[in-house]
Amino acid sequence: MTRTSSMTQPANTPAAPAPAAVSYDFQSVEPRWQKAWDEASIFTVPDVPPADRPKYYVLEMFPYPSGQLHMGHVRNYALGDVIARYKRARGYAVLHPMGWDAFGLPAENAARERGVHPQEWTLNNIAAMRTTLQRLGFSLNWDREIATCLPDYYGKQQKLFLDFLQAGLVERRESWVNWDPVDQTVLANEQVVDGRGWRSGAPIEKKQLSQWFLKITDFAEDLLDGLKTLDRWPDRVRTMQERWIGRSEGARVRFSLHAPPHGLDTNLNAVEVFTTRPDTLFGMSFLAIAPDHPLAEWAGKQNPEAAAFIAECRRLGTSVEAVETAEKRGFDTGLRVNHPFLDQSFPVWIANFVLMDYGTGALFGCPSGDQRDLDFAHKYNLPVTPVVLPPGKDQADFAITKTAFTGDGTMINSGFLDGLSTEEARREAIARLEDMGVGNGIVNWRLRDWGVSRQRYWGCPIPVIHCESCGAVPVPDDQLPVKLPEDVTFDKPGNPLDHHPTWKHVACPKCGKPATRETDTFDTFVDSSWYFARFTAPHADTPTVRAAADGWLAVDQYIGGIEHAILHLLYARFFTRAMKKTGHLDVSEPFAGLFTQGMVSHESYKDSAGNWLYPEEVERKGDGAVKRGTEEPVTVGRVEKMSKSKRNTVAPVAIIERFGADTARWFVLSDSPPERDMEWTEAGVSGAARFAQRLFRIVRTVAQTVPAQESCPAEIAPQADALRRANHRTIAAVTEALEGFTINVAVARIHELTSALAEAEKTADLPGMAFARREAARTLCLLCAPMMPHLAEEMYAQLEPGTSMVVEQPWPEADPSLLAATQVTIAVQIMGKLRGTIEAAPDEDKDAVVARAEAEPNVARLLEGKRIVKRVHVPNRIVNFVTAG
RNA sequence: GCGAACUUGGCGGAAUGGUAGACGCAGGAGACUUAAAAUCUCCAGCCCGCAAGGGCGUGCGGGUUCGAGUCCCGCAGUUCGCACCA
Repeated sequence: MTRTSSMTQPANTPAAPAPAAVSYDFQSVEPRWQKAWDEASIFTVPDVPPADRPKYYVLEMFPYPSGQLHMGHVRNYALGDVIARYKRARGYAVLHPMGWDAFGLPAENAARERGVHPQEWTLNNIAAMRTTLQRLGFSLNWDREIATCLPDYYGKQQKLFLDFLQAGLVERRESWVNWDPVDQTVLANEQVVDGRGWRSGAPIEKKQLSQWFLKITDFAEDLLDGLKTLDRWPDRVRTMQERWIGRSEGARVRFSLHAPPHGLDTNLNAVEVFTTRPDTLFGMSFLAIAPDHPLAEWAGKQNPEAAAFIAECRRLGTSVEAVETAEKRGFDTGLRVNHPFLDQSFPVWIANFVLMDYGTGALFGCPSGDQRDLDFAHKYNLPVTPVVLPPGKDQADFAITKTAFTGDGTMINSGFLDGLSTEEARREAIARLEDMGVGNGIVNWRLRDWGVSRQRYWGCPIPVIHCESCGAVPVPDDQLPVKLPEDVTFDKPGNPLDHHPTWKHVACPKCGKPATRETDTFDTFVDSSWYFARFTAPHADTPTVRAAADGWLAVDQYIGGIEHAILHLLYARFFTRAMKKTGHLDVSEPFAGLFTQGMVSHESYKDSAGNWLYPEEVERKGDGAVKRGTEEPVTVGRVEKMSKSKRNTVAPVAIIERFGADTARWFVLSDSPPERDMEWTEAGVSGAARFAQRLFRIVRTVAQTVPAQESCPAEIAPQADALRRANHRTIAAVTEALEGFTINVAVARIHELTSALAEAEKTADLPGMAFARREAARTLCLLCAPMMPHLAEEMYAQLEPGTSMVVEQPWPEADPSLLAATQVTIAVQIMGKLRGTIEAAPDEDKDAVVARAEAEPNVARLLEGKRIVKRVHVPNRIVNFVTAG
């Protein structure tokens, strides 16, 4: 109770100063303008973009309806809204839709923990979050709202899947899942904690299931090449995707088993290895295979110790991270393989760091040329043969001890490769392998096909029927959508679709015999891989309408968290290609521009018992903090990403009620550059609230006391001229800042013009001042509108009564004649150190400027007795004297 | 472990290779007020100095340049991702 009292009484707060008549009353103003925009259908656009204006599609990543909007959302959508409103003012037809990524695990968790049906839980959450978004006054086209958990959406997704299936982009194959043997259920990687199920605590196992895969690897090359065209994406995201796709050139090498044991399947008589370093084959000291490799499985059947080792590896689960972070370990199978070039055999080890999903699930170990192999060799006393001599080293005293040499050099100890460069050796080794018929040069991709099957209820049903005679049969179009049954229970572990008494039992569409529905549902990443396209015609009977999709796409500006840099963005890029191939749209890339915003963080607090406290339970006292009410001391922890578990969250609803939507928006946009993390602070919000009030007062003073002017008088005072110049410089600076996404700089420039306008109140009677002040006040209304739209409308209505709304005004244009500086300050340096400044006319002649710089008293004093060897002059900026001695 | 990025006053940050610290927050001094809040004015990187001025300074160590927060190399710390969280 202590924590809500201060949050819900605006009268107690600095944001609501006593005399209501003189302050900006956001409580009544904000809903009023929201209604006005809504009634005028300002943010509505047609499915096919209008021909009279250029189109602009702004999209923020749609939220998961967790229940409450959080500050991260506010920041994300405020950022998008700035762009949407700015582009609208620049004359674009702006598509700015909103929807819900509504399938997913949390709804099922809520069902199991609290007995709420996932649908009820989700729809309630959506309703609550929608209300909050609407109170924030975002310029969203709500007619286009979609929720992925409604059949209207996921039914179209089923159609897409069937089209992909028809086009050969879908495959069914075996793959591994995390299996909780106690709960008898499949676990997500995040539900596996230290190798144990999060609920049962039982050690998990890997289990193989037959699953659906989308063949994203068919587009590996195109997805890689396409990155080059994405010049409005952050470089780091492109780099990350490039690495993720992971094109590498190397060789496939067949190692035949030395003395294959009796009874071994002939398929297993040789092990295929992928390597990017065929040049180092002579440095081989072992062959390592993945624990899931067929030969390892065979070894497990022969030898209980091998089986035990494999079982242990499987307890690491399916996450690559867990596998790679685990201590590197191996098991010698006793099998040996022949070296292709040497008359020698090498041991075959099962190693826990070899991934079945990459390459061929086997590698040859060259300890001298790979650090991981070297560590492994040291651990198991395997030989280390140096094969690459680093440039400038002498073979006689070169040895590999603790560090492998991974660079290029000259080949040694390598038979026919000796003396060649690394690059030559690579080519020669491949040529020799090809001649011998035991290998060949290939391009390998790190990217794997996308497994989309999930053994869960709250997702889009996969529209396939399994028939004993006909196999996997697609659900016919006229039976779509395959709807989720609502009458399910969560009292048993596992997938409720599987337990449902009737749902899965259907007749085979082909032969009519009894068959069963696929009970797996899609990965929720599928839902979010095409929603941007659905937004262009959200109510259509087909997944897309070509004129709408082709007209609006690509998304001109996509905005969301950096955490989606790889998976979501790559899947959406893949879907775009697959949808193009199946005729659903005709663009190559979904997102022409991408911006990744940072997180919202906050101090964290703990009481003396070590319990986390919410910010509103804590009161700052000097350097420390105490618990509100009890005065009990509180430990102030580090600033961290807002999270429920640390309780360092601030609820947007509480902030809107206390300070208003504009203040919340202004604050999340003010200080930090949008791509970086920002810290939410009490002081910061109240500062933003103070600014909103101040701006309102200053503009209202102009509206009430300065008579409207037709045009600028011919003769104006220097102060008025200065204000006009500040005004136009601000227009130019804010425009540039918004174009470049440096919204915090735009905010700073608006602060400056506000101060300049306030300052001008003192010289109100000077000639031209009335015009200049009205001009600046109007500019401020227009420039702050993308960030604080309600305040902007309210100020504008006072300043220009009877005219249309700010939201209908064009963006202001800076007058170039008022942008040029009348005088410049030039820094004067000696040997790069600042020693004074001089004033100069813009573009003043070099000789005159340098002469005056040299004569500047402090500069002259320091130059005395020194010989000037060079005079550097950068026009309008700097003079630098380089002295000798 | 692998991949990617980030690091500037007390704090958030600004800065086409050209006067580091714009703008804001917190702080100090003052004005207004019976008082407080609100508002307004001024100060403010650190060190030395009455001042003029000087020294140091953009995570750490090197390099390129007349000149480096900015470019290059190495290191440290922090953050994000790692394919079934969204």
